[in-house]
Amino acid sequence: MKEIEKKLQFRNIKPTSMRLLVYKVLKKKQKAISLYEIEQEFDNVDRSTIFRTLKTFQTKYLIHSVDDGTGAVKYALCDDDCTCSLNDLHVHFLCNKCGQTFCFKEVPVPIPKLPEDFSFESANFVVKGICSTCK
Amino acid sequence: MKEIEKKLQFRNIKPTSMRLLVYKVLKKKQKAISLYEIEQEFDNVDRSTIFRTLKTFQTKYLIHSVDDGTGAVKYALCDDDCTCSLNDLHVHFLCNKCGQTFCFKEVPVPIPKLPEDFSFESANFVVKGICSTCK
DNA sequence: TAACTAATTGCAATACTGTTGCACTAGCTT
DNA sequence: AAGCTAGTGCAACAGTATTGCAATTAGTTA
Ligand SMILES: [Mn+2]
Ligand SMILES: [Mn+2]
Ligand SMILES: [Zn+2]
Ligand SMILES: [Zn+2]
Repeated sequence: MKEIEKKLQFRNIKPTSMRLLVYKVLKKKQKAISLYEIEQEFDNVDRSTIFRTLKTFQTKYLIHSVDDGTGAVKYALCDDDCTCSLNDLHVHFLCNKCGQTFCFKEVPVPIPKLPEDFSFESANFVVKGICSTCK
Repeated sequence: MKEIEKKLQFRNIKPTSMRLLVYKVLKKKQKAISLYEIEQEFDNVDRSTIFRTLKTFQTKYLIHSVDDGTGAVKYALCDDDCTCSLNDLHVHFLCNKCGQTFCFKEVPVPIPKLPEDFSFESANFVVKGICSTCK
Protein backbone atom coordinates (compact mmCIF):
# COMPACT_ATOMS: atom_id res chain seq x y z
CA MET A 1 0.00 0.00 0.00
CA LYS A 2 2.79 2.35 0.95
CA GLU A 3 4.14 1.18 -2.37
CA ILE A 4 1.57 3.16 -4.30
CA GLU A 5 1.98 6.23 -2.17
CA LYS A 6 5.66 6.18 -2.95
CA LYS A 7 4.95 5.98 -6.67
CA LEU A 8 2.81 9.08 -6.47
CA GLN A 9 5.24 10.96 -4.28
CA PHE A 10 8.07 10.07 -6.61
CA ARG A 11 6.12 11.89 -9.32
CA ASN A 12 5.39 14.81 -7.04
CA ILE A 13 1.73 13.99 -6.63
CA LYS A 14 0.19 14.28 -3.21
CA PRO A 15 -1.27 10.84 -2.50
CA THR A 16 -4.85 11.63 -1.59
CA SER A 17 -7.33 8.83 -1.12
CA MET A 18 -9.07 9.57 -4.40
CA ARG A 19 -5.81 9.43 -6.26
CA LEU A 20 -4.83 6.17 -4.67
CA LEU A 21 -8.16 4.71 -5.72
CA VAL A 22 -7.81 5.85 -9.31
CA TYR A 23 -4.25 4.57 -9.44
CA LYS A 24 -5.34 1.19 -8.15
CA VAL A 25 -7.98 0.86 -10.83
CA LEU A 26 -5.47 1.66 -13.55
CA LYS A 27 -3.04 -0.80 -12.00
CA LYS A 28 -5.63 -3.53 -11.76
CA LYS A 29 -6.84 -3.20 -15.35
CA GLN A 30 -3.38 -3.33 -16.91
CA LYS A 31 -4.88 -1.84 -20.06
CA ALA A 32 -5.78 1.57 -21.38
CA ILE A 33 -9.20 2.48 -20.03
CA SER A 34 -11.54 5.41 -20.39
CA LEU A 35 -12.72 7.93 -17.84
CA TYR A 36 -16.11 6.30 -18.02
CA GLU A 37 -14.71 2.88 -17.26
CA ILE A 38 -12.88 4.23 -14.24
CA GLU A 39 -16.06 5.90 -13.08
CA GLN A 40 -17.87 2.58 -13.24
CA GLU A 41 -15.42 1.06 -10.79
CA PHE A 42 -16.73 3.25 -8.03
CA ASP A 43 -20.09 3.89 -6.49
CA ASN A 44 -20.04 7.54 -5.61
CA VAL A 45 -17.07 9.25 -7.11
CA ASP A 46 -17.52 12.35 -9.17
CA ARG A 47 -16.55 12.30 -12.81
CA SER A 48 -14.83 15.66 -12.75
CA THR A 49 -12.69 14.61 -9.83
CA ILE A 50 -11.51 11.59 -11.75
CA PHE A 51 -11.04 13.78 -14.79
CA ARG A 52 -8.82 16.18 -12.89
CA THR A 53 -6.98 13.31 -11.26
CA LEU A 54 -6.15 11.95 -14.68
CA LYS A 55 -4.97 15.35 -15.87
CA THR A 56 -2.69 15.58 -12.88
CA PHE A 57 -1.36 12.08 -13.42
CA GLN A 58 -0.68 12.81 -17.05
CA THR A 59 1.09 16.08 -16.38
CA LYS A 60 3.39 14.27 -14.02
CA TYR A 61 4.03 11.40 -16.44
CA LEU A 62 2.40 8.83 -14.21
CA ILE A 63 0.02 7.90 -17.00
CA HIS A 64 -0.26 8.43 -20.74
CA SER A 65 -3.30 8.65 -22.96
CA VAL A 66 -4.35 7.03 -26.20
CA ASP A 67 -6.98 8.06 -28.67
CA ASP A 68 -8.04 4.78 -30.21
CA GLY A 69 -10.82 6.20 -32.31
CA THR A 70 -13.64 4.83 -30.21
CA GLY A 71 -14.64 8.30 -29.13
CA ALA A 72 -13.25 8.26 -25.63
CA VAL A 73 -9.64 8.86 -24.71
CA LYS A 74 -8.10 6.01 -22.74
CA TYR A 75 -5.45 6.11 -20.04
CA ALA A 76 -2.79 3.68 -18.91
CA LEU A 77 0.02 3.66 -16.37
CA CYS A 78 3.48 4.63 -17.53
CA ASP A 79 6.57 2.67 -16.64
CA ASP A 80 8.55 3.92 -13.68
CA ASP A 81 11.20 5.54 -15.81
CA CYS A 82 8.82 7.00 -18.38
CA THR A 83 8.97 10.67 -19.24
CA CYS A 84 6.51 10.43 -22.12
CA SER A 85 9.18 11.44 -24.59
CA LEU A 86 9.87 10.01 -28.04
CA ASN A 87 11.64 7.00 -26.57
CA ASP A 88 8.59 6.08 -24.58
CA LEU A 89 6.20 6.07 -27.54
CA HIS A 90 4.76 2.64 -28.16
CA VAL A 91 2.11 0.97 -30.24
CA HIS A 92 -1.43 0.54 -28.93
CA PHE A 93 -3.84 -2.14 -29.98
CA LEU A 94 -7.60 -1.89 -30.14
CA CYS A 95 -9.47 -5.18 -30.33
CA ASN A 96 -12.32 -4.88 -32.81
CA LYS A 97 -14.22 -7.54 -30.95
CA CYS A 98 -14.01 -6.78 -27.24
CA GLY A 99 -13.11 -3.12 -27.59
CA GLN A 100 -10.25 -3.35 -25.15
CA THR A 101 -7.13 -1.31 -25.73
CA PHE A 102 -3.71 -2.75 -25.00
CA CYS A 103 -0.36 -1.08 -24.43
CA PHE A 104 2.37 -2.78 -26.39
CA LYS A 105 5.19 -1.20 -24.47
CA GLU A 106 7.71 -3.49 -26.08
CA VAL A 107 6.69 -2.37 -29.58
CA PRO A 108 8.09 1.11 -30.28
CA VAL A 109 6.34 3.40 -32.72
CA PRO A 110 8.23 3.23 -36.01
CA ILE A 111 9.32 6.63 -37.28
CA PRO A 112 8.50 6.89 -40.97
CA LYS A 113 10.36 9.08 -43.40
CA LEU A 114 8.37 12.26 -43.81
CA PRO A 115 8.30 14.64 -46.78
CA GLU A 116 10.84 17.43 -46.79
CA ASP A 117 10.35 20.07 -44.09
CA PHE A 118 7.86 18.15 -41.98
CA SER A 119 9.21 17.60 -38.49
CA PHE A 120 8.39 14.77 -36.13
CA GLU A 121 7.34 15.65 -32.59
CA SER A 122 5.11 12.81 -31.49
CA ALA A 123 2.75 10.18 -32.83
CA ASN A 124 -0.34 8.16 -32.11
CA PHE A 125 -0.22 4.69 -33.60
CA VAL A 126 -3.20 2.47 -32.98
CA VAL A 127 -3.34 -0.95 -34.54
CA LYS A 128 -6.75 -2.57 -34.79
CA GLY A 129 -7.50 -6.24 -35.02
CA ILE A 130 -8.44 -9.18 -32.85
CA CYS A 131 -6.75 -9.70 -29.52
CA SER A 132 -5.37 -12.99 -28.25
CA THR A 133 -8.34 -13.58 -25.99
CA CYS A 134 -10.98 -12.97 -28.65
CA LYS A 135 -9.15 -14.96 -31.29
CA MET B 1 -17.92 19.12 -63.99
CA LYS B 2 -19.16 15.92 -65.58
CA GLU B 3 -15.86 14.69 -64.33
CA ILE B 4 -17.02 14.74 -60.74
CA GLU B 5 -20.36 13.17 -61.53
CA LYS B 6 -18.51 10.30 -63.12
CA LYS B 7 -16.39 9.84 -60.02
CA LEU B 8 -19.48 9.54 -57.90
CA GLN B 9 -21.26 7.25 -60.32
CA PHE B 10 -18.20 5.06 -60.55
CA ARG B 11 -18.56 4.53 -56.82
CA ASN B 12 -22.28 3.93 -57.09
CA ILE B 13 -23.26 7.21 -55.52
CA LYS B 14 -26.07 9.17 -57.04
CA PRO B 15 -24.58 12.56 -57.86
CA THR B 16 -27.00 14.94 -56.19
CA SER B 17 -26.17 18.61 -55.99
CA MET B 18 -25.34 18.45 -52.30
CA ARG B 19 -22.96 15.62 -52.90
CA LEU B 20 -21.24 17.41 -55.72
CA LEU B 21 -20.78 20.41 -53.48
CA VAL B 22 -19.29 18.39 -50.65
CA TYR B 23 -17.03 16.56 -53.06
CA LYS B 24 -15.79 19.82 -54.50
CA VAL B 25 -14.90 21.14 -51.07
CA LEU B 26 -12.91 18.02 -50.28
CA LYS B 27 -11.22 18.23 -53.65
CA LYS B 28 -10.34 21.88 -53.21
CA LYS B 29 -8.87 21.49 -49.72
CA GLN B 30 -6.57 18.61 -50.62
CA LYS B 31 -6.29 17.83 -46.93
CA ALA B 32 -8.25 15.97 -44.30
CA ILE B 33 -10.96 18.29 -43.01
CA SER B 34 -13.66 18.07 -40.42
CA LEU B 35 -17.41 18.13 -40.79
CA TYR B 36 -17.37 21.57 -39.22
CA GLU B 37 -14.87 22.89 -41.74
CA ILE B 38 -17.00 21.62 -44.59
CA GLU B 39 -20.03 23.25 -43.04
CA GLN B 40 -18.22 26.58 -42.97
CA GLU B 41 -17.73 26.46 -46.72
CA PHE B 42 -21.44 26.87 -47.27
CA ASP B 43 -24.03 29.35 -46.24
CA ASN B 44 -27.14 27.33 -45.69
CA VAL B 45 -26.39 23.67 -45.76
CA ASP B 46 -27.51 21.47 -42.92
CA ARG B 47 -24.90 19.72 -40.85
CA SER B 48 -26.72 16.41 -40.74
CA THR B 49 -26.97 16.36 -44.50
CA ILE B 50 -23.24 16.81 -44.78
CA PHE B 51 -22.79 14.20 -42.08
CA ARG B 52 -24.84 11.67 -44.00
CA THR B 53 -23.15 12.58 -47.23
CA LEU B 54 -19.80 11.82 -45.64
CA LYS B 55 -21.08 8.50 -44.32
CA THR B 56 -22.24 7.59 -47.80
CA PHE B 57 -18.93 8.63 -49.34
CA GLN B 58 -17.03 6.61 -46.80
CA THR B 59 -19.11 3.49 -47.26
CA LYS B 60 -18.42 3.65 -50.96
CA TYR B 61 -14.68 4.25 -50.49
CA LEU B 62 -14.79 7.67 -52.04
CA ILE B 63 -13.30 9.16 -48.88
CA HIS B 64 -11.52 7.90 -45.79
CA SER B 65 -11.46 9.30 -42.29
CA VAL B 66 -8.73 10.10 -39.79
CA ASP B 67 -8.96 10.58 -36.09
CA ASP B 68 -6.09 12.92 -35.38
CA GLY B 69 -6.90 13.44 -31.73
CA THR B 70 -8.17 16.98 -32.11
CA GLY B 71 -11.68 15.90 -31.18
CA ALA B 72 -13.23 15.98 -34.62
CA VAL B 73 -12.88 13.25 -37.21
CA LYS B 74 -11.45 14.47 -40.49
CA TYR B 75 -12.19 13.31 -44.01
CA ALA B 76 -10.17 13.23 -47.21
CA LEU B 77 -10.66 11.97 -50.74
CA CYS B 78 -9.41 8.52 -51.59
CA ASP B 79 -7.42 7.76 -54.70
CA ASP B 80 -9.38 6.45 -57.65
CA ASP B 81 -8.28 2.89 -57.12
CA CYS B 82 -8.64 2.93 -53.34
CA THR B 83 -10.68 0.28 -51.58
CA CYS B 84 -9.65 1.35 -48.10
CA SER B 85 -7.89 -1.95 -47.56
CA LEU B 86 -4.52 -2.61 -45.93
CA ASN B 87 -2.65 -1.52 -49.05
CA ASP B 88 -4.32 1.83 -48.99
CA LEU B 89 -3.38 2.65 -45.41
CA HIS B 90 -1.10 5.65 -45.16
CA VAL B 91 0.35 7.97 -42.59
CA HIS B 92 -1.43 11.17 -41.60
CA PHE B 93 0.25 14.25 -40.27
CA LEU B 94 -1.19 16.77 -37.85
CA CYS B 95 0.58 20.11 -37.64
CA ASN B 96 0.81 21.20 -34.03
CA LYS B 97 0.92 24.81 -35.15
CA CYS B 98 -1.76 25.32 -37.79
CA GLY B 99 -3.85 22.28 -36.90
CA GLN B 100 -4.10 21.11 -40.47
CA THR B 101 -4.09 17.41 -41.21
CA PHE B 102 -2.25 16.05 -44.22
CA CYS B 103 -2.57 12.77 -46.09
CA PHE B 104 0.81 11.27 -46.79
CA LYS B 105 -0.43 8.84 -49.39
CA GLU B 106 3.09 7.98 -50.42
CA VAL B 107 4.02 6.96 -46.86
CA PRO B 108 2.49 3.57 -46.08
CA VAL B 109 1.66 2.65 -42.51
CA PRO B 110 4.46 0.40 -41.23
CA ILE B 111 3.21 -2.92 -39.93
CA PRO B 112 4.90 -3.68 -36.62
CA LYS B 113 5.44 -7.14 -35.26
CA LEU B 114 2.66 -7.83 -32.80
CA PRO B 115 2.68 -10.21 -29.83
CA GLU B 116 1.61 -13.77 -30.46
CA ASP B 117 -2.07 -14.19 -31.38
CA PHE B 118 -2.84 -10.56 -32.05
CA SER B 119 -4.02 -10.07 -35.61
CA PHE B 120 -3.68 -6.96 -37.73
CA GLU B 121 -6.80 -5.65 -39.45
CA SER B 122 -6.24 -1.94 -39.80
CA ALA B 123 -4.44 0.97 -38.21
CA ASN B 124 -4.56 4.66 -37.50
CA PHE B 125 -1.15 6.28 -37.56
CA VAL B 126 -1.03 10.00 -36.94
CA VAL B 127 2.30 11.76 -36.79
CA LYS B 128 2.37 15.13 -35.10
CA GLY B 129 4.85 17.90 -35.65
CA ILE B 130 5.32 21.07 -37.66
CA CYS B 131 4.33 21.19 -41.30
CA SER B 132 6.44 22.62 -44.10
CA THR B 133 4.43 25.82 -44.21
CA CYS B 134 4.61 26.53 -40.50
CA LYS B 135 8.26 25.66 -40.24
C1' DT C 1 -49.23 13.78 -67.55
C1' DA C 2 -50.69 12.30 -63.05
C1' DA C 3 -49.93 9.25 -59.49
C1' DC C 4 -46.85 6.60 -56.95
C1' DT C 5 -42.43 5.34 -54.76
C1' DA C 6 -37.99 5.66 -52.87
C1' DA C 7 -34.13 8.38 -51.85
C1' DT C 8 -32.49 12.64 -50.14
C1' DT C 9 -32.63 16.68 -47.38
C1' DG C 10 -33.77 20.00 -43.48
C1' DC C 11 -34.92 20.77 -38.87
C1' DA C 12 -34.99 19.77 -34.24
C1' DA C 13 -33.91 17.04 -30.59
C1' DT C 14 -30.76 14.03 -28.24
C1' DA C 15 -26.51 11.39 -26.76
C1' DC C 16 -21.95 11.29 -25.36
C1' DT C 17 -17.56 12.92 -23.96
C1' DG C 18 -14.96 16.38 -22.19
C1' DT C 19 -14.47 20.76 -19.56
C1' DT C 20 -15.25 24.60 -16.36
C1' DG C 21 -17.13 27.72 -12.41
C1' DC C 22 -17.95 27.85 -7.95
C1' DA C 23 -18.76 26.66 -3.37
C1' DC C 24 -17.37 23.53 0.18
C1' DT C 25 -14.08 20.73 2.75
C1' DA C 26 -10.02 18.64 4.58
C1' DG C 27 -5.46 19.17 5.80
C1' DC C 28 -1.50 21.82 6.73
C1' DT C 29 0.87 26.28 8.51
C1' DT C 30 1.44 30.03 11.36
C1' DA D 1 -7.65 28.91 16.64
C1' DA D 2 -7.41 31.31 12.42
C1' DG D 3 -5.86 31.38 7.83
C1' DC D 4 -4.30 29.33 3.60
C1' DT D 5 -4.16 25.98 -0.08
C1' DA D 6 -5.05 21.98 -2.63
C1' DG D 7 -8.52 18.91 -3.51
C1' DT D 8 -13.30 17.57 -4.12
C1' DG D 9 -18.40 17.54 -5.42
C1' DC D 10 -22.05 19.42 -7.88
C1' DA D 11 -24.07 21.52 -11.61
C1' DA D 12 -23.87 23.65 -15.70
C1' DC D 13 -21.98 24.03 -20.24
C1' DA D 14 -19.40 23.14 -24.76
C1' DG D 15 -18.30 20.49 -28.84
C1' DT D 16 -19.04 16.75 -31.77
C1' DA D 17 -21.69 13.04 -33.36
C1' DT D 18 -26.12 10.97 -34.24
C1' DT D 19 -31.08 10.12 -34.85
C1' DG D 20 -36.37 10.68 -35.72
C1' DC D 21 -39.39 12.50 -38.49
C1' DA D 22 -41.54 15.39 -41.71
C1' DA D 23 -40.89 17.83 -46.10
C1' DT D 24 -38.95 17.73 -50.50
C1' DT D 25 -37.03 15.97 -54.63
C1' DA D 26 -36.09 12.76 -58.24
C1' DG D 27 -37.19 8.83 -60.61
C1' DT D 28 -40.69 5.43 -62.30
C1' DT D 29 -44.88 3.61 -63.67
C1' DA D 30 -49.61 3.59 -65.12
MN1 LIG E 1 0.39 2.68 -23.63
MN1 LIG F 1 -5.47 10.14 -45.90
ZN1 LIG G 1 -10.49 -8.69 -27.73
ZN1 LIG H 1 1.19 23.80 -40.09
